[in-house]
Amino acid sequence: MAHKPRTEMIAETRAKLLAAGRHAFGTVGYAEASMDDFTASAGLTRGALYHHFGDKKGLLQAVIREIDAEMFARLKVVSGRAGSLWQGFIDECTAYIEMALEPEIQRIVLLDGPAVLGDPTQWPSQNECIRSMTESLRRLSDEGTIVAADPEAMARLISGASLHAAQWIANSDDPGATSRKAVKAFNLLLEGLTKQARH
Amino acid sequence: MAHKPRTEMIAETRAKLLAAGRHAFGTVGYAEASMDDFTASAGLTRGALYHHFGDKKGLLQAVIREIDAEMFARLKVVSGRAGSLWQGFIDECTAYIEMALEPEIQRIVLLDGPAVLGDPTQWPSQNECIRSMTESLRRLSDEGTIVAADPEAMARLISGASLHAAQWIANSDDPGATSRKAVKAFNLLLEGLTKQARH
DNA sequence: GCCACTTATATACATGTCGTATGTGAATAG
DNA sequence: CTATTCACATACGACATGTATATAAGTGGC
Repeated sequence: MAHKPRTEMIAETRAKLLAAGRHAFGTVGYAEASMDDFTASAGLTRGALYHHFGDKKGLLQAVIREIDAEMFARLKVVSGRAGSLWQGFIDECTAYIEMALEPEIQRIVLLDGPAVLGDPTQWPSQNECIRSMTESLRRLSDEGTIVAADPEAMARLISGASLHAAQWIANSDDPGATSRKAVKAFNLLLEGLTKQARH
Repeated sequence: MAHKPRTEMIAETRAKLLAAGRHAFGTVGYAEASMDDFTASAGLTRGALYHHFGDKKGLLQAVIREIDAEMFARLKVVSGRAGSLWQGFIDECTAYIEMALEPEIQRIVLLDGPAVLGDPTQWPSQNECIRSMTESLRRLSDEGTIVAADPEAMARLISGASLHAAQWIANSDDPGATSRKAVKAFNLLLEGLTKQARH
């Protein structure tokens, strides 16, 4: 039996397109990525792409969904292995910054995604990450560790700060030093939310 | 003398192109804005555009510079008329959020700008706003109102939080309610930085 | 006041991209 | 075994960008 089952071949094609698109988007950016070029690099043509994803935006959407799922999984691992809720939250935020430093994530999810697909706060996937953060904040507030506030609002502010910090770090001349400064300031900002630090 | 001086005509052409580009970018977005279309709407052709701005990116850059200058001026007005440094800072942050709610600013400066021109923290103009915020924070730290931290780092975190909040508000179902929640959480976050709130 | 020269703007063209409409061959169902 | 579906490729049209070239008007020197 030389041939794999049909469905498997199809899934493979889809995966190859996804991978090729992801690579192209991540390196040259969405606008500069030629569909002819990167489908060819996967041994296919645009025909397959249009069949599976509808159009270029559709592929971007699928790529982002994939990356986002990975990010979410990584965040869950990080927050899950911490001793306390608070520590888990801090770790999660730090992990968030670190991920935003990765060029592929930065280019696809943080730069091109919003420009092509619109406001990320509306993406179902991005909302996974936010929801995870929101949940953490809600529990921290419940257990009395931090001051009470709308957890979702606070989660969005914090994630915004993280993302911005990451971009700043990634593009600075001395990422190491910048990273230390950013993390320190970030901790100070979060500390301000703990009841322990407040009178 | 039916003809204005030459330099004036040229400046007028430049201004017309800038305005046409700004309008097109602000409404349909950078990628969808056809140079043929919006130069024609200004009674010109792409020839003039290429002469004055080099290419499409060049025009975007010029448009952003213009908008950024306006934003900076508005921020200075706001922070200048406040009673205290701290109040001025709060007002400035609020104004920042409000500006980020404007569709033109959001589309051009927050979405397309970063995607086309790269990380905004590297733009000379954007750095104007950040520098203004940094300066405020440094003085607040000096006068003992807030805890000591690297002012630039803190400014970037806060501006990141503001921008994110603005996007969240602008795209929410009920901007009014969302705005209230966001501002409340934002104030709480900033309050955490004051020495007064801390023990 | 004329002439050479610069320059602001328009036009023409070459290249490349996207999306669609259509073709084709293989797998599957009946 | 045949007919149909479906995954994918090919062909084509519309359009966008950038460049190379044309033109017309203004400017400065003599």
